[in-house]
Amino acid sequence: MPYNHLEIEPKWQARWDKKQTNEVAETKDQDHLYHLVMFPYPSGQGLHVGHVESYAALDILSRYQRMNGQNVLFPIGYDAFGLPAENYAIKTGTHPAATTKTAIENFRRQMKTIGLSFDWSREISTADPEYYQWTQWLFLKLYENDLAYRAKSPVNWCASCQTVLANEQVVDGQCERCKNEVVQKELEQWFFRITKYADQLLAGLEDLDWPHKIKAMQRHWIGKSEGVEIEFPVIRHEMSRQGNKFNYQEFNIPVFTTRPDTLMGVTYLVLAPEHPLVDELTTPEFFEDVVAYRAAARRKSELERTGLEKDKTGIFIGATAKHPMTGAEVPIWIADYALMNYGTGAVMAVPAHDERDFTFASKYDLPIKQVIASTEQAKRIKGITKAYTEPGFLVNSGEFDGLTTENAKQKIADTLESDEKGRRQTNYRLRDWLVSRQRYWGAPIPIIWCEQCGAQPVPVKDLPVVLPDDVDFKPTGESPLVGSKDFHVVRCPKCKAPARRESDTMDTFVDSSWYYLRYTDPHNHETFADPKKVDYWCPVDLYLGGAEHAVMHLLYARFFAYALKDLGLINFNEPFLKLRNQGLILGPDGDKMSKSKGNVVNPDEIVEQFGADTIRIYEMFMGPLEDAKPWNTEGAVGVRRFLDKIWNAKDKIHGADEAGLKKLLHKTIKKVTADIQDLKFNTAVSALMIMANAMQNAAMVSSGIYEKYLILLAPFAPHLAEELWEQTGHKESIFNQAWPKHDEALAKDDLVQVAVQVNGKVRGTMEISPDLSESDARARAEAVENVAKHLEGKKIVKVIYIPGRMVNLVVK
RNA sequence: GGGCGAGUGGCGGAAUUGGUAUACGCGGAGGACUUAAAAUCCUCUGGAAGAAAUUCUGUGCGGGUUCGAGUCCCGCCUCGCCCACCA
Repeated sequence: MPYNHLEIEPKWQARWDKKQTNEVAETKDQDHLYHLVMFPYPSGQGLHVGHVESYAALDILSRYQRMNGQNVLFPIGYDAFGLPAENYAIKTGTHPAATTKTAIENFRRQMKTIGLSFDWSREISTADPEYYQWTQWLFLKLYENDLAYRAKSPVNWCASCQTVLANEQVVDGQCERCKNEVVQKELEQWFFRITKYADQLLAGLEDLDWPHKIKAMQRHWIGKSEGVEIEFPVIRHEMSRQGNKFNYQEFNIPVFTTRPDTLMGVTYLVLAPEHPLVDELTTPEFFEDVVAYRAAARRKSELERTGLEKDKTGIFIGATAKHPMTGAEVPIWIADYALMNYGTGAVMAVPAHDERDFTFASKYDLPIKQVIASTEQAKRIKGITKAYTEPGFLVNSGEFDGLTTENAKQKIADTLESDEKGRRQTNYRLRDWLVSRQRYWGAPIPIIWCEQCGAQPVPVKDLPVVLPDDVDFKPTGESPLVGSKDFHVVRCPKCKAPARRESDTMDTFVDSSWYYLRYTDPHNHETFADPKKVDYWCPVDLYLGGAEHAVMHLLYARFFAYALKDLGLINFNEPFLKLRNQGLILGPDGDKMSKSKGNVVNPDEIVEQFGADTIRIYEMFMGPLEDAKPWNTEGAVGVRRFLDKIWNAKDKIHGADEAGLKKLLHKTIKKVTADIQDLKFNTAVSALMIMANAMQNAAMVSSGIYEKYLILLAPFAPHLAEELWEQTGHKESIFNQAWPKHDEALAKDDLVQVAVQVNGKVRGTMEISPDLSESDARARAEAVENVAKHLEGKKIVKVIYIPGRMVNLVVK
């Protein structure tokens, strides 16, 4: 008989809710753990089966740890600010606060039907003024300490939507909403000085128990490169843009290179089109062409600049620099393969040893000079057909000839430094974090603009700066907050003159950079979280979420922790000691689930049809937590059969102990315990199924064994376990039970089937004690009928015996 | 182009980290129960040969190390994800 999940699951959910079973406090004399799942964006689509996977996994671990006496903080909340709600408002006029509220209620309902043991008293929403008050407060802390600043920068601009876009809203060079091409625009924006921590963020990765892949991505994103900044003097410099005014003032163009060893191979320089020296350097005969080229570069879409077509274009600007060592004339070009926001915005081109320079030089017929050869003796290769970028030995480099690339890097850097023509320099790809958005549905940046005093922080007592309601969501190129009347009735905090509020809001990644801190003390009105509570729980012991946050959220949150530690607000640098990524759950067709493909599985339907315990266990049983796995509803049917077996086995409870079952129980305890700790939930479920099959096949099951089994099952199937626990006569929740310990002697088999091999090929098996001596094992092995056949006329020259596993007889 | 990861039955996957390959589940075949079906239960289920015992073969492909390789080493192929003009 199947059990009725529609009856028992709501029953237990209501009881857990009523008793607030999972609320935790900072108890002394108890070990504690902080388990964190990446909080969801409460979309109108509701909970995804992918959410269920990571929440169920950490729920199982949390329930297990509580049964082991741990005090476990396992909170949930909502990353509630963001674009989809705002876009929906633009389309329908429904206020984002309303859609978000509905979505959160739906998420909460869904998560409760899954039986997740979150501490619901700590639920937070980043869109709640109670929360974003402290986002704003933290912004001001960064601002006070020069970690938040305002500067002009090129940003993504969608002309159709009239707004800047975050990088993540630019998909294949197009605006994700209207599909118009995105262009670069120079705008003044707010930044966080994450680059200050580039080195520390890089070094800190070393000790983290994170997936290698994520660490590699962060290293690459930070992109540390050590090299030399070299000055190239400009020797031909004739007139300014204004026309006839001659100006012979000498100056240098600094370039950054990681390959100073190739310095003697420089045949031209490239400046980024936006480089400020271009105006000064361009000669009159090239002036018009340069203006045209720069305008074209500026108009270039993101797609053209970074797309797969890496066609290199550029133009000579009429000027020439002097090689810092040889004094040779080096023509100066502009080309948009040089990027203004990396290094100095200028490149020394060495076409013989850099692929980009080679492509460019080939196209524009610029000289290619080889200065690195693969061996010391190698002569100059005639007619180079591609750049040689491997290490080697220097040639055509005067006094540096014969040096290895490694030695030459040092030697040439030394020479440049002693001649004051250059200096060693470290550069990073990492840019400061642009945090301002001309958007409505985010935390307002707590700054007041005064004509006299400039940017003034909003006094702490005036926080939160609440989002106004009287706005028009239609994009105009400015934040919708600009249109609010109430919002701007404000005086300068310093001089009290009428002033204007900053109308930009913060990137939602700011909200999520510190939410784990708020969970430790979510209702605090005095500060973002009581330092004692933060100290008790933090850092997070295990963080589970999708790999798509590898370089955005996870890097930002680390930056926040480093910065807050420096400001004395917290006592640790690294927020997440151990990180794991759950794999994607694909549609039944093996493709990524999407509405347009129609392959989305709704957890509500599975819960309705098979029950919460089934969806929890099925998602764990599908495969390894970190792998991508296709959904198959038939598989959920199998899990439900397994649960029904356990339900039906309660009718077999009798006093007598069954020796075989007892042994299996201890094996199961051992296996399930080890697997939960390793997050190998798929094999833990498999072990539970094996035991369930054995109970089904047994004539009777003792209550002792059945009840121990229920305890093992409880983290996976909390509703069914509670129900059966109650039905077997218990008043207290099964979750008050201690996790069982296995008896090593009992978990071990008295007799095991071992393979007998002859020359490595299995020729038979035998049942022996795993403790049998080698000589006895050998004797038994030789006696196995089929083995004896293979030994006939042969001599045993060697015996390999792995107790409990196999015997291998090596014969000649 | 670069980085990371993965290739095991019809399918999802397991394999104590070098020791009986395919656990567990799905699907399939046959049987029991039933007037019948569903549900449930039992048996079988990598391929080839054989009545059977058994033998050969088999973890993407080709080599190697080893008594023994899905696992380690070398060389390929295919797929997936992420990043991508960073000097």
